[in-house]
Amino acid sequence: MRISDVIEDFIKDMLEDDDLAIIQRNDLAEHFNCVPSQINYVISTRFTPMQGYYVESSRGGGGCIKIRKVNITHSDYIMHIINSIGNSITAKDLEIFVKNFLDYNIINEKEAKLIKSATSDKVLTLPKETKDEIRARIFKNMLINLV
Amino acid sequence: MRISDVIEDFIKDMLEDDDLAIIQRNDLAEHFNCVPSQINYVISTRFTPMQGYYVESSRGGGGCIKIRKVNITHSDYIMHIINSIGNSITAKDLEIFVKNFLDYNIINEKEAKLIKSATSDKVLTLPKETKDEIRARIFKNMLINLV
DNA sequence: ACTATTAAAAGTCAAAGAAAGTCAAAGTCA
DNA sequence: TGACTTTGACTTTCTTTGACTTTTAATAGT
Repeated sequence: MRISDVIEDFIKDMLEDDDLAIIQRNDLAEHFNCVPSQINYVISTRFTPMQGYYVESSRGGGGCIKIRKVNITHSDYIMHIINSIGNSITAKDLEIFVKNFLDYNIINEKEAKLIKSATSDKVLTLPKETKDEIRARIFKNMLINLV
Repeated sequence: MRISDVIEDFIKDMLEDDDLAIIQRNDLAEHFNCVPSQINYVISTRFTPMQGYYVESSRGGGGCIKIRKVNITHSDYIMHIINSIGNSITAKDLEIFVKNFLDYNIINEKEAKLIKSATSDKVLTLPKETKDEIRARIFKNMLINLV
């Protein structure tokens, strides 16, 4: 398992108990035996606003990083995602969304599978740009029907 | 025996124990003394969705390939339908199929909705022919993954 | 109390590294 | 000879690492 995944899980575990996780970058890095900037990497790839997290930090002595899980209703979250998707999306980005929906229990495994099988790169045999556009259209339309 | 067959068996053995096999492409290739891309060949010829497998992968450090065996209760009926759909289908014909699936309780309302929203004319803004082809691909892939 | 200094954080960014993916040429076999 | 398999060079994606920067709390000196 990647160190980034371990750190991700660690933070998500913290957020199970309380929806505010406060960490100290250097301590956490030391704890996991990695460089401090790895923590930034984890945060910037796994705790983005699009993924439903809100992050604040302060530097200097006693500084720390605060990660919050934003609490909104399922339908608001879905609407938020629909609105934030432009007119084009890659398979990878879509997968991140689906993973989050699963984490948030907004959809179940079967629905996740249906979404992915309707939007996979394998299925949409079109030129790259058209593909990402059609994928966005399909995805949004499926989401609307989940609300 | 061909090396591809050996690798195929190896992976299928793994799937006997657990229905998720996680492999690392380079390790496996080394293990069987072949080039890494041979693994891709095996996967793309022997572990396709039509054959009841679901494959995911990630690149970069710690990357791997995950192969799942889908519980293939694929009702004969669904397989029959999949085979009978050519490489193109209109929205109207698709709806007839979906209605039948509903009548036979092969899918539920929500799944029907998802299928329709992924394949509607509104969403697939493509020239007529391409549209019907892509629709057929999406539809078949969704059906396969309905389990 | 009020600055100035120091040290303790976190942030940035690009290079290096570690996978997997692609595609076409070459080989094999029925 | 035509379909399937093997091979390998090249590409793309993602992660890890580390040197350097910026910010700010803590502290020392007046």
